[in-house]
Amino acid sequence: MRNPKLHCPLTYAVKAISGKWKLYILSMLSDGQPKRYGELKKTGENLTEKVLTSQLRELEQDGIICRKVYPEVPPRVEYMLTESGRKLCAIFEPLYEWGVDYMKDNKPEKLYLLKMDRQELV
Amino acid sequence: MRNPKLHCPLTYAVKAISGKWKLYILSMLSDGQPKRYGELKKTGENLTEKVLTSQLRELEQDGIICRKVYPEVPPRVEYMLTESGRKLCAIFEPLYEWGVDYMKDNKPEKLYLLKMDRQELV
DNA sequence: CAGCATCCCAGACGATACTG
DNA sequence: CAGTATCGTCTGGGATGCTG
Repeated sequence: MRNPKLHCPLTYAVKAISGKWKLYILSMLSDGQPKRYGELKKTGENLTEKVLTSQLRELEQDGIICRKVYPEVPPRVEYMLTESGRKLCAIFEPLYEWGVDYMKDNKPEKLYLLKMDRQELV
Repeated sequence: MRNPKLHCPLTYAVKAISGKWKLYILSMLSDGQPKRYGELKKTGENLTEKVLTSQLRELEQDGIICRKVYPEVPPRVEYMLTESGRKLCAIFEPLYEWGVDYMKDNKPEKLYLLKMDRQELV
């Protein structure tokens, strides 16, 4: 390894956000308002409960979001960004900008990726 | 979607660097010196030819690296970052910093991830 | 409402052998 | 040297149904 900047923490960071629905979840939570499980599920088209739960658990274990259970009936569970999660979301801006350029340069053949937009980030 | 910052280009960007050996390759190329196929293979422990080739092809199609073939015998092929690739690597710094904090907060149970370090980023 | 339990599959990744 | 070609494996994600 020549460039220490690219050492393990970067791999960790990328893995932490690499789940198929994680950016969707982070986008939902990025307004700072806690969201209920049902809300996340409702607006996530084609997102199944098993997958939503697994993505939430992973984000929680990675300290990016936190889960708050209200002892009520019917049950209520809310998810929100942690401090670490807020920092992470702030970092996304330059990466987003890079993505804009990246898409600009892409040929029409690659637009098959667009199906992901509808699915993940309506 | 509430936060447009998290729209599709970010998903694209994350997908572009999500291959298992892509950060390794980018780290190797980030010193600006072109690298030969054999060099990339040699220092990448457990990295097979098929996988190395596939990762290189994907990075190339995404405009992050470029491939230069020298018409010689024996054959010589060099890979180097494109302008877009250099921009991308520059963006990694804050993400790397976030990863450092992220690792600091992690409990020992999670150190199983360390096997990835040896494997990917020696 | 917020989930867990099962079963299943495509695609990423790896091992091995071969080649212009 | 810089790859292809095959085959096998493993797991992230999906479909469906059930529950405290």
